[in-house]
Amino acid sequence: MESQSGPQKPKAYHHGDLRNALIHAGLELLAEGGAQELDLRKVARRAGVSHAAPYRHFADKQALIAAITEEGFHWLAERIETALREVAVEPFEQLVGIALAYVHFAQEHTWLMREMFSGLTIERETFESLHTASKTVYRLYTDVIRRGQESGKFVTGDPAALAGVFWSVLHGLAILIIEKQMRPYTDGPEGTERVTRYTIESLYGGFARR
Amino acid sequence: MESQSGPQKPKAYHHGDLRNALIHAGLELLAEGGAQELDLRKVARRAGVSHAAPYRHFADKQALIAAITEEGFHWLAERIETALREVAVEPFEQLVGIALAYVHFAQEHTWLMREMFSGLTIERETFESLHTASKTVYRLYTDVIRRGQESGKFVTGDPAALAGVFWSVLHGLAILIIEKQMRPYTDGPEGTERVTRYTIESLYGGFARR
DNA sequence: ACCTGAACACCGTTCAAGT
DNA sequence: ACCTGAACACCGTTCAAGT
Repeated sequence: MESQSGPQKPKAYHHGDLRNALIHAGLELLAEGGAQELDLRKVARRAGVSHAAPYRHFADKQALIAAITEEGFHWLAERIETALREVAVEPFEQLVGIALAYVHFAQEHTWLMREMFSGLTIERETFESLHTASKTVYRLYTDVIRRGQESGKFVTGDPAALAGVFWSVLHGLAILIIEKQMRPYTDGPEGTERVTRYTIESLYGGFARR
Repeated sequence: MESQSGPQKPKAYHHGDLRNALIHAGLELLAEGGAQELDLRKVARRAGVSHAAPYRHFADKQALIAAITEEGFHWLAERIETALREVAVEPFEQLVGIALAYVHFAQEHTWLMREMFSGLTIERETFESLHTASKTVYRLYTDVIRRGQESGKFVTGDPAALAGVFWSVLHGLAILIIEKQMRPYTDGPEGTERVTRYTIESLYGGFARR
C-alpha cells in the first residue's frame, strides 16, 4: 500500500534471507534501546515485514533471542581469537589478553551480554546450538591453559578444569563491571584495564602469601 | 463480591502492610515459575488486591522488582554471615565457606539471583537502596580478606581490591554453574561442592607454577 | 489514605486468506 | 513457500470513583 520510497529497502529485500535480517534487526534494537526495545513487532517492522512474518522463521520470541545470542557467542569467540593473535605468546599475557577482550566485549555489547548469560529470557536447554557456541569459547581458554602448562609456566592439572576457574573469574569480573559493582576501582581512564590486569595478576599469583 | 472463604486471607489482611505482602507474593511467584510468572497482575491477585493496588506502593513494575531483589541481597548477606559462623576461623576455610554459601544461594534461589544480577529488568542506578544492600555483601568479603592478611596467610594489598577479585570468582562461578556451563564438572553428588572448593583452591594457590 | 473497575495502549501469538 | 490483516488473550499503566 505505502508507495513511499523513504528509508525502506526495496520490496524484494529478503531474497529468502528474512531470518538473518530479523536477527540483525534484533541485534540493532538491543544495542540501541536494551531488552525493552527487543520486541517482536518492532523487529519485524525494522526488517520491513508484517508482525506475523517472523513466525515463518522462529517458533516464538525466545527462539529469535536464542538466535541473537548465538550470534553474540560467535562475536565473542572472534573477539578473543583476534586478541590472542595480537598479544604476546607469553602465557600470562595471553590470559590478560583474553580477559581484556572479554571485558571490553561486555562493555561494548552490554545488552547482548546480559541476554547471553542472564538465563532470564531463554531456556538454554531448549537450544542446542547455544551450547555448542559457548563450548567454542570455552575451548579457547582451555587451549591457552594447556600451552601455559606445556611451557612450564602454569600449574599442572586438568586444563579444562582450570579453564573453568579462569572463565569464572573472567565472567564474574565482566558482569560486576558492567553492573557497576566494581566502582570506584573502574573509574577514570584505563580504569577497566587496570582492574582487569590486577584481577588476572591476583589469580596468577594466588591469594596465599609465601 | 466473592463470598468464598477458601485459601484467601481475611479481607483486612494488609494492616497497612500491603507493600510487604506484594514483595513476598512476588518472591513466591518468582521462585515457583520464574521471571515469566512475575507479573504485576498476578502478584496483586496473590496478595488479594486489585491489579491497580500495587501502584499505591510502587511507582511501576521495576520498583517492585527492585524491592524484591533488595530482599534477595539481605537473604544473601544473612546466608553468608551464617556460613562464616559455622566454618573454621582459618582464612582459607572462610573463603571456601563464603563460596559455598554464595553458590548454594544461587542454586536455591536461581530466579532471584538472575533478577539480582542480570541488569536486564531493573536499572540499578535508579534504586539507591540496592546499591547499599550489595555493598553490605561486599563488606563481608573484605573483612575476611583483611583478617587473612592480618594473620599473615594472605598476600598484602588493598583488601577491598582483593575482595573485588574474590567476588568476581564467586559470582562467575555461581552464574556459570546455574546456567549449566560448568558441566560435566558439577555432575554427581557433591559435584557443586567439589567444583567450588577446587575453584577457591586454584585462586588461593594461583595459576603460576613454582 | 487506600483500594476498585473500567479503559487504553501495546505485545506475543494464531489463523484464515492472499500471491 | 512466504507473507498479510484481523483477531484474541493478556499485561502494564492510568484515572475517575468509591469507602
